[in-house]
Amino acid sequence: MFDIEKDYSLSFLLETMFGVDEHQDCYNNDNTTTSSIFDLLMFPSQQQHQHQQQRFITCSSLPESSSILSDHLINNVPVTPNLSSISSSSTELAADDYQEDHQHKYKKQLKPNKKNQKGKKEPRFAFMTKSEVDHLDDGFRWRKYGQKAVKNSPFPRSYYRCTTLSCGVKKRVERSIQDTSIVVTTYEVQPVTTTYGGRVGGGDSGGRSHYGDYSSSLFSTNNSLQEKWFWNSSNSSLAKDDHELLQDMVSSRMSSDIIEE
DNA sequence: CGTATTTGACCCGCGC
DNA sequence: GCGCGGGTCAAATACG
Repeated sequence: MFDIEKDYSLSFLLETMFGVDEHQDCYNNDNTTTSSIFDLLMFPSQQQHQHQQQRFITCSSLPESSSILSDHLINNVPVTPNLSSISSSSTELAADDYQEDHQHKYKKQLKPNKKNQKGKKEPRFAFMTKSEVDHLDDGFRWRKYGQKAVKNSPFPRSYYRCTTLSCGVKKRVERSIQDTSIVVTTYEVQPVTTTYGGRVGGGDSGGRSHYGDYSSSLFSTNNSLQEKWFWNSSNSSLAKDDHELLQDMVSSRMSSDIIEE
């Protein structure tokens, strides 16, 4: 059986995100014979801890060769049938916020050498969390850098970038269409030689120039990680390990960056 | 006043 | 080639 707390913790996510063990499939690392990744999406419903955010599905690290599956999984977010609180009431919300006619016409010249965003598929991880707030506190600091309307969805998708120095992690946050009480958070990891690595420190950041200021505080504090993400967890050691692991990984990424340039 | 968010413009890949 | 959709940029704005 799945042990969601143990096997699909943030530490595991990050482990796979950062490529610690690339051969490990997330959904059978406990030697269960999982026939399909979609089995993941059928976690047994567990007792809800208060009415906290309930994370009930995690999705795995997928190698680049499997990114199509990842995309499929992300875009066709199934809902576990055991959830009693599923409501199909689709409220029509501010999709028309994006249809304002008054246009400020100011020209802006973008960098000609933008990185290709679709040519290269980074590992992605989708989390589904039952939550009323869109942007979940996962213990790290993120800067929102964009928001887009999602086709066939009344809910926008928000784009966040990790503000840690040399942390090449981005995430997208959107609300599930099937169940509007579920937030889908998709993490995306840049390679170590990330194109963002050099600029997070403030080089190419427009009017903002102090990204580096937050970098050190991110991992030093014990935050609400276990409360927010491990909804059924009552011990804190897991979250602590997660932080240590992440710290190691980020620092190893940083040192790699230094070595490479 | 410094920092975070908003939001329209822009870029790019892809399908037709 | 063109339009669409997704992702990103960055000036303007909000916020503490």
